[in-house]
Amino acid sequence: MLLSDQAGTTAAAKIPRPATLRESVIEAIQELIVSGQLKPGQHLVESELAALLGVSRQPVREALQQLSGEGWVDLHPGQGAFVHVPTLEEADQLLAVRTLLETESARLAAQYAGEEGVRRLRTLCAQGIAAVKSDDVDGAVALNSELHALVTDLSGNRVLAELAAQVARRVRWYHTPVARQRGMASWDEHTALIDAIEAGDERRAAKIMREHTEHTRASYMEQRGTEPVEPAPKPVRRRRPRQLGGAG
Amino acid sequence: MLLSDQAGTTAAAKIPRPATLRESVIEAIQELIVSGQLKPGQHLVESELAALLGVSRQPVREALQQLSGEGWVDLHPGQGAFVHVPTLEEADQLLAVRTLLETESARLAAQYAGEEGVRRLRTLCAQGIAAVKSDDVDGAVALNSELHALVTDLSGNRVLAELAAQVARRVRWYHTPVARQRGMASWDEHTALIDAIEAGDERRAAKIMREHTEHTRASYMEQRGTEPVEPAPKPVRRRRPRQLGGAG
DNA sequence: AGACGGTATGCTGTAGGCAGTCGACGAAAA
DNA sequence: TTTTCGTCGACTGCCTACAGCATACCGTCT
Repeated sequence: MLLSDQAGTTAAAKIPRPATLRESVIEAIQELIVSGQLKPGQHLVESELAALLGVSRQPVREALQQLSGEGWVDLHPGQGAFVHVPTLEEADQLLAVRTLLETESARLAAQYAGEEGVRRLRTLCAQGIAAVKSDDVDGAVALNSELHALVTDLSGNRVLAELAAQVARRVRWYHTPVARQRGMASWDEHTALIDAIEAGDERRAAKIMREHTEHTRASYMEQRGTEPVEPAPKPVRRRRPRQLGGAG
Repeated sequence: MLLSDQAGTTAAAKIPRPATLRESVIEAIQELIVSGQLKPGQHLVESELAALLGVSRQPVREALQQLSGEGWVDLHPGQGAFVHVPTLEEADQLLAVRTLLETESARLAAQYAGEEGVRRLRTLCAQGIAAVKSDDVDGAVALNSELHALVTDLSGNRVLAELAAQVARRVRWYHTPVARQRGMASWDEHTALIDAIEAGDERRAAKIMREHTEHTRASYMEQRGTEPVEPAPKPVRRRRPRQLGGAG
């Protein structure tokens, strides 16, 4: 299938130009990947993406390289860019790293988060619970990410927060398609976490966060473990041999 | 049997590299930064770098963006690239993150490193000690990085290893100019670390690694703390009506 | 003399184009 | 029929060129 054909099915939203084109293209491609319009292993042809987004190849190239640095796509020299294929093993390792980073963040947040920080945490948590109660899955997932991001921010360590954010984005991509459950239990744990942070109990905060992320990890592995193993997604370049005309 | 099958069974060591120009430029600029030829806060003009390296602006642009993603340079939209200015606070946070990542790596390495891994660790350690004894500071620093990288590799968690490597590169940049001391003590700790890994004692390995990286951190903070604070290096674009390069 | 606006400069961001390279397909030979 | 070589096509990587813009300099006004 051609990218332009995919564009026909969905909204071929041209990118607005608030900032540099590169930034916009990065977000657009991330969105295409997360939403599943670009499937793992798929060959990303620069010219097609450029045409799809209504820009030239250069911003697309630069975006792909930045995305490569963050693990979204794999760049094979001379061959091009391919959407990264999340292995089960890699997902497990990534979730382990997330556990590590966020546990430390929680510990630091318990030390350094002030009243204002706790207040913001409570607000997000309340919104998340409301989202779950109204079956707003996407909203709950987004709020979950926001809350975790806020915890890392409150750690006071910006390097740590940045790294955790980077990892969290990938986690979210891997996790979203299988995160359709584990609704309220997760937010109970969030509440307990905030209590610990408010109390300044770093050990408890770290413990709760560790168990919380491990629950997520277990949930993920359980769900993914039952899936059939994908066939070898060997990256091949030429996705479009002939057939310029018909889609079908 | 196909060659590709053979390649699959053995180590799939690709040919060194098709050596894209971008990769070369990245390494060249990193080297220029580490060596101090490009100073923190300096405005990196694409065309000048291109001329200096004998390439066009495009590979330079792409290199700068990748370097931006790794924290080497800051990219101000519409203004250009500036060599990142390492703050004391940021260095501290970065070293804290390194402690976190490498401690976990050591713990995992104690679990999963086999005899072969321990042997390679011992080899590196011996070389490092030899380098220190012969006052080969650069060699010792390089071997130190290699040893830490090997520990993260032996953790078995590639995501963790990759992240740690990324952090370690920046640490090395920050740390190199002030790492002219702390020679043999560091390698004694390395030896103890390897002993713990060989014994499979994850708690001890983690403890040693934590203390080891904290020693490094303390050493760094002590040395940097005495330095005068640099004046505000406000990024300005047009720094140079003439030529790049200062070696004149 | 100091402040403000106009102009000039050079840099960035983007587009378009060309050569090199890799993979695939087809033909020829065993 | 299977294997191997030659050719073709497409895509990537790189270079060059142009437009937009932010900054710096300078003249003028207050």
